[in-house]
Amino acid sequence: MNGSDSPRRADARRNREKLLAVALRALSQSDEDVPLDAIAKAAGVGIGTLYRHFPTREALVEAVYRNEVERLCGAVDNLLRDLPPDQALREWMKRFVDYVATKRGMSAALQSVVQADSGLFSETRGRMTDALKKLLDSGIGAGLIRPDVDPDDLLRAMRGAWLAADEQADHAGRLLDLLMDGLRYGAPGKA
Amino acid sequence: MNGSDSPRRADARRNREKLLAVALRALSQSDEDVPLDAIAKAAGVGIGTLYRHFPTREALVEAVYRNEVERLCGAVDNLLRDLPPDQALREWMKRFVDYVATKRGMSAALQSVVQADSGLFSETRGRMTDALKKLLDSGIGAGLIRPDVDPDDLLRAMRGAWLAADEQADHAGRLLDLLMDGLRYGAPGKA
DNA sequence: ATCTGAAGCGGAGGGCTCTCCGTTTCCTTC
DNA sequence: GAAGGAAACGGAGAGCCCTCCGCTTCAGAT
Repeated sequence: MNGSDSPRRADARRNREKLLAVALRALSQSDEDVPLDAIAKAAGVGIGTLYRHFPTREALVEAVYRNEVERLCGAVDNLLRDLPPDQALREWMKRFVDYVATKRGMSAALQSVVQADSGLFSETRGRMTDALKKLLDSGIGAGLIRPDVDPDDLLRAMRGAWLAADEQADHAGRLLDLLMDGLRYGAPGKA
Repeated sequence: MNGSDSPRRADARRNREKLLAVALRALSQSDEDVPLDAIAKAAGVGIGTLYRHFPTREALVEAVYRNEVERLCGAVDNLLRDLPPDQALREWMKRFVDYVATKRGMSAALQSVVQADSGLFSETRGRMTDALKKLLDSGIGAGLIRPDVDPDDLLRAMRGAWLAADEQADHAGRLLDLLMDGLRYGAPGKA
């Protein structure tokens, strides 16, 4: 959103990233409220530093969330470079499910953020569908993916896989395989 | 809602009422967050007592709010007993504006409550329109008020008077007088 | 009147949040 | 490679929230 992702000084940037990494783990693991000084200590910085980077608890949670979305969407280009489009898509969806599993742990923390900034979700969903669209288009161009898939629909389907992942971990993988089969060029029309 | 308005023991009820009265003043006056122990101290009770009656800050704010609505609406019968219906209506509307002025001071505090219990407003609005309806019907029966007034419309109009009261105190009074004139039997139709 | 146990009270204490400012670290400039 | 100033750091400390439990008070029973 703003340039706050990259503070000027190197130590500041390092600290910021360390805090985000630690906060992601802390917020994902426990459903109770994690004390902010615990996060600061785990990141090896003073509490004052945490508060300078993230003035409120919500700011921290939101930053963690945005950061994860960004990493996920930013991985698209690398995946497309290293893998055939269909495998890239498959891998990306897998990462999504993994990611979203951690988001589940954060859901309590996210609650409060949504109230503070209700635009957050629609915004990140835009980023997600953009990423999906890029993957799909690439697959379509290569003749590997059928051309009539709506990124939004696919995102919804992936949310289904996420729900399945909650019940048993390997269900999600199988669901994604199923999804991939349906997406491939030559599969019967979806309507 | 529940019987929590009237605890069994006399001391408990006394404390509860004292807390509500003090909290109303405290929350109305300052827009910053009032420490709960300050309220407890001002009410002459321990902080533990406050927390027993109102387990959270929101519970306290909500109780204050409900209590005021209740007092306002509960005054209707007395007003109708002591005054002619049109004057009762006028007086009641005046009290509404006074009351709502204090509510304005509480608005910051109410913010958080609305999130926790979004049914609160529609519920109290129902109480308000009921009260208004009673006053109107009484006036209509006495031939003092025109029969085609919708309580809901009137409530909205009163909210207008409230806004006016914000800018200058006596504006509200004049607006209410105007409103009363319009409501009287024999005034031209509103459409 | 007295007794009794249940209801209610108070406030110390522990944990968390957030601010504030003296100290440290970085980057730029020369 | 040294100096200077800005940026960032750390953590003590003050304030607030809320829990917990020993003590007090009330109200019905005798």
